[in-house]
Amino acid sequence: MGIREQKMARTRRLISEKAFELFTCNGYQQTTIEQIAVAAEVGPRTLYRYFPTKETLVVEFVRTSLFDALEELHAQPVAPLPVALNTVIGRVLDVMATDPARVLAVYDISGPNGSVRAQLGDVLWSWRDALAAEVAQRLDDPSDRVTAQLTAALAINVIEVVVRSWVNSGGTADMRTLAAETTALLRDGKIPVPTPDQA
Amino acid sequence: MGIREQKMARTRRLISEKAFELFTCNGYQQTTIEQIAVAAEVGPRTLYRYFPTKETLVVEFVRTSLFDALEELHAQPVAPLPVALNTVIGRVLDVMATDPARVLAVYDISGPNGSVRAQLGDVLWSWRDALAAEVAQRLDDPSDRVTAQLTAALAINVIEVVVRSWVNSGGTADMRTLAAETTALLRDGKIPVPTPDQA
DNA sequence: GGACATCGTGGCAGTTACTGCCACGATCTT
DNA sequence: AAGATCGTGGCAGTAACTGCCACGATGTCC
Repeated sequence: MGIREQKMARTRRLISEKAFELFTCNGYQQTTIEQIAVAAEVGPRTLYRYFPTKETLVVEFVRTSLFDALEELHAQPVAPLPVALNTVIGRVLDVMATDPARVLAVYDISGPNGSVRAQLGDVLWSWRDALAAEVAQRLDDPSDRVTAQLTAALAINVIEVVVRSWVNSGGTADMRTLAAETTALLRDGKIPVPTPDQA
Repeated sequence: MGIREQKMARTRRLISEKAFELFTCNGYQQTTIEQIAVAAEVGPRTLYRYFPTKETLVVEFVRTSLFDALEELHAQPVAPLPVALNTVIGRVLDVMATDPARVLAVYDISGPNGSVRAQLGDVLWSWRDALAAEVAQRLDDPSDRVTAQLTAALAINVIEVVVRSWVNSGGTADMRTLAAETTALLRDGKIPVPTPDQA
């Protein structure tokens, strides 16, 4: 990696950190792009090249966590689908557990703010699509998009519920344990499924 | 309903219709709030009182479809949970089938545009929370939030997959049939579930 | 039916996120 | 060492959104 890329990586991290500082300290709405630029000692124009929107500053950590874990699944040789799904979920949670404070911060910020919460949802949406594509390849019928979509959706539901429970616990619970409990519910058919009314 | 409320309802619908006309005709990004205001013969300031953000103009149809259907569930007397879920899903799809062109338009617009797609996701998110609250009341253990969340998530997944398939079919398929097929997959355990790797 | 209270309307000025354009200077290549 | 490449950032501009305020239409009370 050349000097150029190193500097850019450093600048990127610096911007991200300063942004989180200001967000958690003064609030998301109250913090302006220019303030972040000043704090990171770059021009606003430069900041926009690293993070195209203000929401990106908050959401990017989650995005990379998800897609990094997915890439590992892609590289991995063939494995039974249910096990592979369990592995991906574990990877995602592990990466997030790397920086628990940031996870909590993301939730604090995105909770009251509509556009950030929405962007967070969009990250999950696009990740679900990517996961569904990965799932389809390992299905008996790779053209069965409905099954692939539902499978991916299920996996992301588990992640969402686990992270949510974890956040509600204030970050004290163990994500792996929560995940195990949650998937067990699904496997044991403890979750009600829509059923037509026919006697 | 007084004259005032009637006028407001009319203005609201007029703004919404003109907005969709311009969006589908000239594109979302290319259409400005002021253009919509001129087309609807109101001041921009007034338009903002009806629709606080530009995205709202696109998303509001989906939001009302979802929450109207949920309200009916709330009013309904006790029914077996699986049947109730099936009913809600049917209601939502019925309401959407009321105006198929608009559903297709919403997808066309939100597809390429990040912020609109995100807002759409946020609507689903908030609806899932509301549905989860409704589900919890009908659970043996109303404090079991994990089960409630997963159940609601499952229902919304079905809706998403069905609408998506329907859109992909160009609006020719029958939503009810698609829904029946999808829920059948879930009931029959045809969807792979994350499973730990233990011999 | 008329006077007063209520409330939607919309114009104006201002903030802020974001973009295209362009010149400068630092890094990389040969 | 000289030239090509590329990140940086200033400047001007657009458009989404907001607070404030006055006007006029609707609702209410006598």
